[in-house]
Amino acid sequence: MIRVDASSFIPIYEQIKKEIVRLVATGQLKVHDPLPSIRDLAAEIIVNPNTVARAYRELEQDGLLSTQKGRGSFIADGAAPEASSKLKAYLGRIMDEAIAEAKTFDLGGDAILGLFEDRLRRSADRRRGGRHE
Amino acid sequence: MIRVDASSFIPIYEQIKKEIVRLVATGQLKVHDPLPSIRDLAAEIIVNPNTVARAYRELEQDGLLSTQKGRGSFIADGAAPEASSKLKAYLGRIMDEAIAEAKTFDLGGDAILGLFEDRLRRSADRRRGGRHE
Amino acid sequence: MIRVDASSFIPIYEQIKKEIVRLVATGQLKVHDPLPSIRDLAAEIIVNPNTVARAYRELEQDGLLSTQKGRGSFIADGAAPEASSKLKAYLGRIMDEAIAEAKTFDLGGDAILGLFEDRLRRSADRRRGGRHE
Amino acid sequence: MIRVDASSFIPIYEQIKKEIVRLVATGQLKVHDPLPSIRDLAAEIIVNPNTVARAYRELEQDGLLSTQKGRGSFIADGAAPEASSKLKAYLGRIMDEAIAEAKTFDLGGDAILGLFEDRLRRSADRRRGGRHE
DNA sequence: GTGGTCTAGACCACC
DNA sequence: GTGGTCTAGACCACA
Repeated sequence: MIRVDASSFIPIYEQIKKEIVRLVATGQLKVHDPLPSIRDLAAEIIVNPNTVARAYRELEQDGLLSTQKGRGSFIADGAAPEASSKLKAYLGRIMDEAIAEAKTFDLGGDAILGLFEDRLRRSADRRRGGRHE
Repeated sequence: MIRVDASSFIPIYEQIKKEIVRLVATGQLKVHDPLPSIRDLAAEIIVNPNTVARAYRELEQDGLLSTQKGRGSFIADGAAPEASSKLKAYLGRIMDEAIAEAKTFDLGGDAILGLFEDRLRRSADRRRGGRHE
Repeated sequence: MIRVDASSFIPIYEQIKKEIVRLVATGQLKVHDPLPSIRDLAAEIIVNPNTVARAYRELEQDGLLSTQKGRGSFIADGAAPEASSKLKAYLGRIMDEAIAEAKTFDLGGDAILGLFEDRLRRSADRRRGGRHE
Repeated sequence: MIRVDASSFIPIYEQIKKEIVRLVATGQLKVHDPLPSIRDLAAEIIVNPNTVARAYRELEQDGLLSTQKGRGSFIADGAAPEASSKLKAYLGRIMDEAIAEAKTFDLGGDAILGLFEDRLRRSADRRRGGRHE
């Protein structure tokens, strides 16, 4: 459920944080649900436990999860709306980024929208097993 | 013309590279045009000359510019199509990212497109001095 | 195993690259073998770590080694044939240089070959503790 | 008559020096012959006059040429044997370099000689307009 | 401990 | 003035 891209410039602990926020926001993790243990998650995504630990620690500081010694980590009370707003903000931000980037191309609004529609259609095609570009 | 964000996770030298690719792709820099000297650009964007030098060096390895010792760096022959395709690939990538992110919300294609249109309109509004969100 | 000459016109990072290519081509470094850490090699050959880092980075761009943050650098898959051909090209180039130089003496092919054989014999003699020229 | 390789790591003024030594050693330039003026040579090999000036200056320090203000530079008395021995030493050095390089390949003497013969034959073929490898 | 980025500043070759 | 190399040393992400 959690995916991470080692070649990205974004630190892995940041990617892990975002993934967990996403799972909470989309209801795949609910309040009081246990998170995978640091060691398990580290093994699953082939990453050092320290890296997972840092992600968990920072999420706890954000109030999104609570860690109980010896028992593990759990989604905190009230995490869902918090995560939801975070994720929405994140989505808005990267859409704005795509838009800003497109504008530096000297593309007009229609052209940008057309390009986006095109990528959207392609991604739907890929899902249905359509050919890659 | 070249802007970098020191707080970004993306290394500054990568940002510089991308900016130059953008300027070439959009025709603001043409074949044989001189680039700002390493020292000048470094001073302008308040960055160490070595950082700019690294960006220039890697762009030269990519064949986008050619540098002559003691004279400066210049946009290489055939840089424009190369830059154009690089920038298109880059733009496609971040649009795909936005789309992938949007899909985690279980939104249909139309809803995603609507959201994007919304952001696009907002960004146009902001430009015209409309209210910030 | 890696030697560099600080007084040479060839940049140190290029010398390091060539040495590693040589070690791979001669089988002294095999696929997936770890390279010395940047700091260790820098200390060994008495050079700044940044200089070694540059050599490693460029070799990685050439696909000859792969580095994993926090773990170190390793000989990449398929590095051996690549290194071999690189080294052969390099050797051919310096032999051609020697030949071109010899030809400026208006020597015939046989004379040039004789001269080369002579130096070759001398170098073997030196190895066996023979007199220096 | 003088050729220079801008992409070489060897400084251009060193290459110019070597070329002149070669011309003297091979008798293409004789004692008291005038050298091309700094500006002419610079224009011919497309190089900055300062670079040529430095080569001439260092050759003068070596006693190979003498410069007379307003008249130009001339091959100095006794330059020929000096140049000859320099060039021979140089040839020996690069042959030794080729040999040393070949030995790091773990090649035996016969193999090295074979390789050299091969390159020699190729170079003769090229001269006669034979096909390139 | 590892590598990666960045800074500050030196010296050199070349224009 | 230009770019190129190298050093010294800082801070960060990651194992």
